Amino acid sequence: MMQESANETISNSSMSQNGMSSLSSQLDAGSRDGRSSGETSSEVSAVELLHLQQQQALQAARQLLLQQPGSGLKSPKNNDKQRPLQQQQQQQQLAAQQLVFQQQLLQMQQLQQQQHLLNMQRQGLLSLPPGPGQPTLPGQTLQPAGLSPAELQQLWKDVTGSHAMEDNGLKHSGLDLSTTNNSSTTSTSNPKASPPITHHGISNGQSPVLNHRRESSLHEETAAAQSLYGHGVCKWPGCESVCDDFGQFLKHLNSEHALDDRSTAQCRVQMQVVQQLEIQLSKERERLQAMMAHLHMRPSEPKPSPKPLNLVSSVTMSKNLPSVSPPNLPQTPTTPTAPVTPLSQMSQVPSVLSPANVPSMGAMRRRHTDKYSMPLSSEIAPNYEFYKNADVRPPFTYATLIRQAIMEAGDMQLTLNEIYSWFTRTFAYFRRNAATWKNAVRHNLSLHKCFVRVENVKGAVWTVDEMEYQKRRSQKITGPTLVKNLPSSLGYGAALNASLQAALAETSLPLLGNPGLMNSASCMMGASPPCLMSGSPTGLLQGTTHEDLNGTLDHLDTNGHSSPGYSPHTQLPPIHVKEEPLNMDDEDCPMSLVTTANHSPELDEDRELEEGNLSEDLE
DNA sequence: CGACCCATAAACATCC
DNA sequence: CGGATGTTTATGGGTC
Repeated sequence: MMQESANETISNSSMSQNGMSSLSSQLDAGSRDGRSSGETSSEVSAVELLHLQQQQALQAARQLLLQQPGSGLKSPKNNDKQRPLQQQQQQQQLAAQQLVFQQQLLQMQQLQQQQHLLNMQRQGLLSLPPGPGQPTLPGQTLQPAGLSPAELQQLWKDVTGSHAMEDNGLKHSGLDLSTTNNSSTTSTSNPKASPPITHHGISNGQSPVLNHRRESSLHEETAAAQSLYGHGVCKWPGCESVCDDFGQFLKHLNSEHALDDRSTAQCRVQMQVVQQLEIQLSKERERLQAMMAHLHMRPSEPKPSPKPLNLVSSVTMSKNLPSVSPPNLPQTPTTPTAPVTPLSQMSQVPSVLSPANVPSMGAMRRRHTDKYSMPLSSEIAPNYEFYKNADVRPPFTYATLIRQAIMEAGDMQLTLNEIYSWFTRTFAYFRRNAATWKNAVRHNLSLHKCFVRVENVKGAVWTVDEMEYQKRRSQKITGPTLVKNLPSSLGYGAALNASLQAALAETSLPLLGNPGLMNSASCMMGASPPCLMSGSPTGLLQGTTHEDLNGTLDHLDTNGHSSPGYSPHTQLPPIHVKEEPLNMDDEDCPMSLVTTANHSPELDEDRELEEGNLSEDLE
C-alpha cells in the first residue's frame, strides 16, 4: 500500500511529472525525430504524419550532407563530373565514416537515454499512458506504426547526425536547407520550443503536410514548454534567462536549448537528478517503514498498561487515556502478530507520527482528538501500515472513519458491507468485536445527517454529504477557539513539520501520502495541498495541522459561501451519487472540499479551482 | 454542573 | 425464520 502510494506519488508529483514529460518528450523527439501528435484526431493520421515527418527529416539530413562543400557526402547521383571518380569516392568514404562515427556517438547517447526512460518506467515514473508529451520509446509507439526499431533508430541517427554536422560547422552553403533542417530537427526534438520556430521553418520551405502536422501538435508542444517557463524566467536547468513573454521564451528555448550535445547532456543530468530524488524517496520510505515496523512489531509489551498510555497522554492529549481501553480494547491481544503494544507503540508511534494520534489508544477519539486530528485520508495514510497491523484503536470517531471509507471509494459510495470491509481491512483493531463496532457503524450512519443513504440498483449505498459533515465539524471547531487552534496546533509540530514540509516542498512531492487516494492520475496535479500535508511522514503531526486547517477551511468555506448563517440544509442536494453513476476518477483527493456536495464529481478543473480557493483560504 | 459529543448496547422495523 | 440492514432510544464516559 504504502509503496503503491509512493510510486503513485512519484508519478503524480508535479515535479516528476512535468519534469519527466518534458524531458522525455525532448529526448523522445531526439530519438525518433517527430513526436506523435498524440492528440491528433486519429492514431493513423498521427502515425502517418509522424512517418512523413521522419522521412522529411531524413531527407533534409541527407540533403544537408549532400550539400556540404568540403566533406559533404555526395550521393552517386550528384556526381561531380569534373572530379575524378576516385576522389569522389574517397570523399564519400570520408564523409560516411564521419557520419557513422557521429551516429555511433549519438546512438550511444540514445541508448543511455532509453535506459533511463526504461528504468523510470519500470519504477513507475513514466507509467502514464502514452499521450502527448508522453515519453515513448521508439519501439513502443512507433513500432505499431509500422516502423521497426531499427528503422526508427536509423531515422534518428540520420537526423541527429545531420544536426551534429551542423554543430561541426558544416552548414554554410546549405544555410537555407540547414536552417530548415535545423528547425525541423529542433522542432521535433524540442516540442516546446518548436511551435513558433517551426512555423518559420515551415514557411521557409517545409512541406505543407509537415506544416500541418506541426500545427496539430503545436498546442501540446506549447503547453509542454510552459513547464519550462515560469515567472518570466526560463526554467531550463542552469539557465534562468529572463524572457518577457512566452513568445520570447519560446524563441529563447529554441535557440538556446535546441537539441544539441549540451541540451542532451543537460537532459541526462536532469534525469539523474530525478533518479536521485527517487532513490532518496525510496530510502526515506524504507526508513519510514522500518520505523513503523519497529514500533508496532516490537516485541509486544507484556501488557498494555495504562501507565504508558498515561504517559503518552500526559505528553500529548492527556485526559483521554485515563479512561483507557474500552471494553474491547487491545488488552487482549487477539492477534499474536499485532500485539497491542499500546505503550511503546503509542508513546512512540504517535508521538512520532502524530500527537493527536497518541491518545487514540485508550478511548477512541474524543472531541478533543477529533478536533485536532485530521482527515483520515491524510492521517491514516502515513500510518496505514501501522493501523493495519497494530491492534490499536484509531483515534478517530466512527463518523470520521466511515466518511474516510466512503471517500476512498472510487465512486464515493459504499454499501454497508463495503464499509465493514474497509474497517477490517484498514484497521487491525476492527477485526475483533465485530458485533460491537458494526453496530456502531450502523448507528453512526443512521445518526449523522452527513451520511446519506442512497438507493442503488444493487441495493443501498452510503454516501457522504460533505456539507453536513463540514458543518458539523466547523461547528465543533468553530468559535473563537478555531482561530486559536490553528496556530497552536501548527506550532505543535512546528519543528518537525517545518523541515519536513520544506523538504517536501522543495522536493516537489506534493502527493506523498494517501495510498489509496492517489490511485487516479487525475489527482496528481490536483489535490496537492491536502495530499501534501498528508503525505509527509509525520502524517499525524501534519494531520493535526491539517485538520485544523481543514477546520478552518471548513469554517471559511461555509462562511465564505454563505457568510451570515448559511443554511446548511437547503443548500444543494447532498451528493447525488445515486442518480448519477459518478465517475470520480479519483478517490484521492480525500479533501473534503473536493467532494463538496454542490459540484459534480467529475471535474478536475473544479478541483483545481477548489484547490486554488483552498490555498487562498489558507493564506 | 450542564450541554454536548461519542461509544456502546439494544430494541425494533424492514427487507431478502 | 434468520440474517443483514436501518432506525431509534438509552446509557455512560469524557470534554468544554
